[in-house]
Amino acid sequence: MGSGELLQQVYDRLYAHFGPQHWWPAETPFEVLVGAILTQNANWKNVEKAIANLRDAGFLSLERMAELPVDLLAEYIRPSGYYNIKAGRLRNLLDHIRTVHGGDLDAFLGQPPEALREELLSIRGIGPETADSMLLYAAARPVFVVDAYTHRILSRHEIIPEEYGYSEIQELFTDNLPADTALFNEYHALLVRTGKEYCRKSNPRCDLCPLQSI
DNA sequence: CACCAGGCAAGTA
DNA sequence: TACTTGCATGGT
Repeated sequence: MGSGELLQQVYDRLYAHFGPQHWWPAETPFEVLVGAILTQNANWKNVEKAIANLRDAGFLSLERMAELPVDLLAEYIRPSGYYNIKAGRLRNLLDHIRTVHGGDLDAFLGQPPEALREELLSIRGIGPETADSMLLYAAARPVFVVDAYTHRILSRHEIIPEEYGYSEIQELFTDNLPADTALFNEYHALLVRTGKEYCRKSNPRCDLCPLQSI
């Protein structure tokens, strides 16, 4: 069987098992950008608390957050962990949008995806996964997001070698699936759901996994 | 108590 | 280039 059919079969099983995931869990593109940084190596429930703090204080917008001192920003996002690092990273993103695009979020996100990805990766604190999450879920570009769950699920099921890195995994998807934003959106969300419920690092539930014997 | 969670950058050899 | 370490909260 070719990789294309295999990846399509994985998707079909996950979708049949879980149904649509309605990602990204955010109300605005700006909230997606913030969440993408806050969720770096963090539990999403903790990120939700951090975002709620920002929303309740009225700082969940580019204009308001830009006027917030970095040490105060850090206090609001404390529950997401690494709060000093992440406050600096949010500030780096805000500074970039303001200095390079005059604070115009739509102009920033509306660029061609190749240019936007390059800009994102040039910002201190935004790596491949964070950049691709922003491209897919904030800019609605057909970019596949690879994360720790993607690597773990595919390697445990022996679909990829354990030593595969980010770009190798990403190419597997982009070379074997149609470049469809809605498909990539749902696929990544389903992999995260699968990782949380069945393919956990400790106490996995492989006996109940919808991908068993694929 | 130990371990984990939707990474990334900086330091070391 | 290829490891290793720091960053930190809240849940299991």
